This record gives sequence, C-alpha cells and structure tokens, in this order.
Amino acid sequence: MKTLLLILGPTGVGKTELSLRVAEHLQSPILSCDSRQIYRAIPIGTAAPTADELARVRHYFIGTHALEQTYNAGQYEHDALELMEKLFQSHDTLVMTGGSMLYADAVCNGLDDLKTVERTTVNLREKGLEWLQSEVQRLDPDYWERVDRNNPARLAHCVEICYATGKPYSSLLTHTVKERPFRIVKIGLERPREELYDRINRRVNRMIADGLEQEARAVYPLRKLNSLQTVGYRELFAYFDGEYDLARAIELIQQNSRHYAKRQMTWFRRDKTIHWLNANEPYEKNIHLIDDLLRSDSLQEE
RNA sequence: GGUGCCAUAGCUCAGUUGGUAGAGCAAAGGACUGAAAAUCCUUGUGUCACUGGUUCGAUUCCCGUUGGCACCA
Repeated sequence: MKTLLLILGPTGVGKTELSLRVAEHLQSPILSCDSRQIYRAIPIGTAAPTADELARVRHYFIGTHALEQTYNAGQYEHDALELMEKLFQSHDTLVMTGGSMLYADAVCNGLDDLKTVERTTVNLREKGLEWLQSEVQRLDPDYWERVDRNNPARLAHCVEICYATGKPYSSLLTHTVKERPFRIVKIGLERPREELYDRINRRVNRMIADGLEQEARAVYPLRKLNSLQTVGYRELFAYFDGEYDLARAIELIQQNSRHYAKRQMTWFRRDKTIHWLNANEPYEKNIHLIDDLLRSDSLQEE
C-alpha cells in the first residue's frame, strides 16, 4: 500500500524543517500544499523554502506559477493526484506539507466536480451583498438556509455555479469522501499558543530584514490579483498608498499572520484523524513517532 | 514644595443627576467544497487605584494616601 504522509500545522510552527528531515529519512520528495508558495515572485513573504532547503530535497509546487496565473484548490487536487500517481511508481511513501487547509482537504477527500466556470465571481461580488442575497434565495433556497448570509465570497460562488450549471449549487455538493488509491497518514505539528505567536512575530521581523518591502514594491503593480491577497503584501501595499507608516504595517502583518494561524488551528482541530506531535520535541523523537505511525497504521489496514 | 487635572476591560476611552458599567481596538471561540494567507459569524466580571467617611446603598459625593500629567516655585 502506498502512503501519503501529510504534515500539517499553523504557519510558523516549524513544518519546513521537520518535513525536510522526514523527507530525507524516508527518501521522499516534498509536495508543497501551500496556495501562496506556489507563486514564484513572492518567496520572502510566503516563507518559501530557501535555495539551501530546496537543494536538500526535491520539491514540487514551489514557485511554479506566475502571479498572473490563477490557481485554486480544484486544480491543486488534479495536479497533486496526477503527480502522485507518477511518483508512487518509485516511492512507497510521499511527504506532503503545508498549511493550506482547503488544498489538503481537496487531496484527502476530494472536491465535488463542479463544472469549471469562467472567473466571474469578482464581477458578481461587485453587485453588492443585498443583490447576492436575493439571487441565492431565488436560485438555491436550500443553500440560503445554511449559508453565512453576510459572506459575499460564498454567496457569489453559489450564484456563479448556479448560472454556469443551471442547477442549484447545493444540489451539486455530495459531501462524499472520494476514494484514493493510497493510504493517508496525517501529522499535525503543534506548540503552545504564546510560543507560536512569538515565533510568528519574530519571523515577520526577519522577513522585513530580508527585504520583504522591496519584494512587495516589485509586485505592487499587480496588487489587485488574487495571488497577492496575501498577508505581508496587502499591508505593505496600504503602506505604499500612504494609509499608515511602516511600523504600523509590520504590526498588522504580525497580527494578521496570528489570525491566519488561529484559523488554521480551528480547521485542523476539527479533523480527528490528525496525529499531533509536539514541535518542541527533538526531531529524532518525532521522526521515530512518525515511523511508528506509518508502521502501525499499515498493520491496521491488513 | 504649591496648585490644578487625571486614575474604569490587555490598550485607548465613554458613562453612571448615588442603585456595582459599555464602546472601539486587542484577544478568544466557531464556520468553511475551485480567490482559502480568501471570506464570514459569535463572545465584554472588570477588586471602576488604595484607605476611611457620609448614605439604606459609593465606581459615582467628601477627607486622606499612592501613582501619572500640566502649570507655578
């Protein structure tokens, strides 16, 4: 049985180094599961693996796309599965790591096969919340009953799918878990909240020292793109626009990174299949625990 | 040293004509099916600085203490 070892955890918890060591130990490449590190012009602000780290282990899905290219969880599901099929021919275990919850979910459980539609959501959102609300009520009353009614992103997506397929969006959601031709073992890395926040704050300071401001300036003309709706860039763009000073921008980057980490933890907490590891334990110990998990889970399978 | 002003949530402050208090931000919890580092929802008990007095009742009024700020010496 082939195995996908998925290493999850909030931003800044220390996934990168653990993943590198695990991948070296298992002689696996690393499949990144990160919706922003996939873009190539923004390595500093997305804490992408460094050249040294990339030299240690073969990586996939790092810096493969230009900011102008749209990408999403559905494409990732497709691309990742296709790549894994190939890689499993020469590997028994593959390491996937990253913090993009929906991307990981797409690989593990699969997204429903909604008809691919042209990207109209932006235009739909511009019509305003009230318009979106009445459209969803009209087109998909079932969804209206349970959707976040003040959430323009979700309402707009529902409307978009209804228009494209002629069917209510909610009727296309099966909530079934897709069968995968491999076993999935999920590892979560965790550490005390205060410690995590402190690491995040310090990492942001390091990013600034490493030239995040210049990186952001270089991509400023593209600031409207979805790929740049990203913590670390939006705040600097607002600083460039004169909304506040650099010190405030840095504070906001730190704060928004903390919020992001919190949202990730909320998502991961719900997944009872994750085996949690303490990030403060020595790497050797955690790798040993992972070895045990890979062995015991495979026994269960048989 | 003298005079005046201030002291209320983690922070900035509002307020109670005396019946133990509420905003913004921070923070916490949650949701999540192709923008997900996105988007959205919920949550406010705090010795009202400390001591004493007046009062049925003081965070509110009064005395004093401590700390801060301003002005005068």
